[in-house]
Amino acid sequence: MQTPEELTARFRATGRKVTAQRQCVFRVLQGDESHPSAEAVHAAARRQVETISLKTVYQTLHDLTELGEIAALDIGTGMVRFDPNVEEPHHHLVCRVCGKVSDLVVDFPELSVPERATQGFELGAPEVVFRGRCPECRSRSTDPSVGSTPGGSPTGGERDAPTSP
Amino acid sequence: MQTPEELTARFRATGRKVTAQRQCVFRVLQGDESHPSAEAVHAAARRQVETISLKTVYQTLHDLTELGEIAALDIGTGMVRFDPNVEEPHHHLVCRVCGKVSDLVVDFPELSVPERATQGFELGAPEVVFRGRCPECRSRSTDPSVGSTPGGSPTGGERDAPTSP
DNA sequence: TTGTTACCTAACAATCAGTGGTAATTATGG
DNA sequence: CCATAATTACCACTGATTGTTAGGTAACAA
Repeated sequence: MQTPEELTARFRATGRKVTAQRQCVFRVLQGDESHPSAEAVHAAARRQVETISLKTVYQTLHDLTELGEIAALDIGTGMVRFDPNVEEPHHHLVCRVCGKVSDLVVDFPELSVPERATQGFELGAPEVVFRGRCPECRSRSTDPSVGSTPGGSPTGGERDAPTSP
Repeated sequence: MQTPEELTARFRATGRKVTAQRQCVFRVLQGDESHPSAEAVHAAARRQVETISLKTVYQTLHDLTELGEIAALDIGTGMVRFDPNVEEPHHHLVCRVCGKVSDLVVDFPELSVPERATQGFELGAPEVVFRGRCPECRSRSTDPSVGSTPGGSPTGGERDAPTSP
């Protein structure tokens, strides 16, 4: 997405009013690589504008998505995640344990579908998701002080994964 | 997944009882390539066993997923879709308009992440999703002014929930 | 500066997919 | 046979997201 200043201009240019709350959301998203959910954006925004409502955050995220300034990702973490990086084509790594999403900036040029395999679909760009375990969750489950059950279940005990509820 | 008969044996072997309702779900899923939601499975099952409850369908789908006989897909259509095809590795085409999911049996052998790009993630198999418009929705939208704008503006605006009624 | 109008907040209801509980009944399989 | 799992109807609940209302504020064009 563009800078808060550019977004301000773009909002005005598209007939939207620019408010302190919206600019606050702009700033929260700027450079955020955590792929925050709406709730997470709300929490961060509240640190700047304490009274901003969840509704306004949803509204602004919706506007930004409509303008193509951010992308709304629905990749099985149970809620929509927002990605301010729409300039650079990329894919995603998703942690099965904690739901963390990381950008994967590798390009896969070989990802094209032979015409006869498309089944008549009109196709957009491919979205590649690698699911796995992030470094934090890897070390957490390998931590000897955590494994209280010797030879415990291979599922790593209680896996209350943030998969679709 | 295996045949209803094999699933019957497998359920017994794993301490599960085999009921008419469960076998009904087995039959519904057998050869189903529509990636049905739980509700859709329920609707189809009802045609065979009118009193089968949604709860039982969820329970059976959960069991089958646990056994690895079917796969639970969460690919942004608003609900979990179930895929009985777990034998053949494949990817998916998703219609942005109606939510239809089709198997894409193309293999992408070169789809691996360079070690330095994994960011410490422990990665599983890649999941590739191509979003677009299925043949039905392409012909249905008889918008004459729809000029092809390939690679055009990234106004990813069509981010509407394809949720059924 | 002023007036129109979009925007914001609070509070609450609703939706939708899915889970959980209960109690009563059914039926599987050792 | 019979213990026990499974099923059913019913209803409440979560969690993400949207909608509604009403009153107040603030943006921005004239």
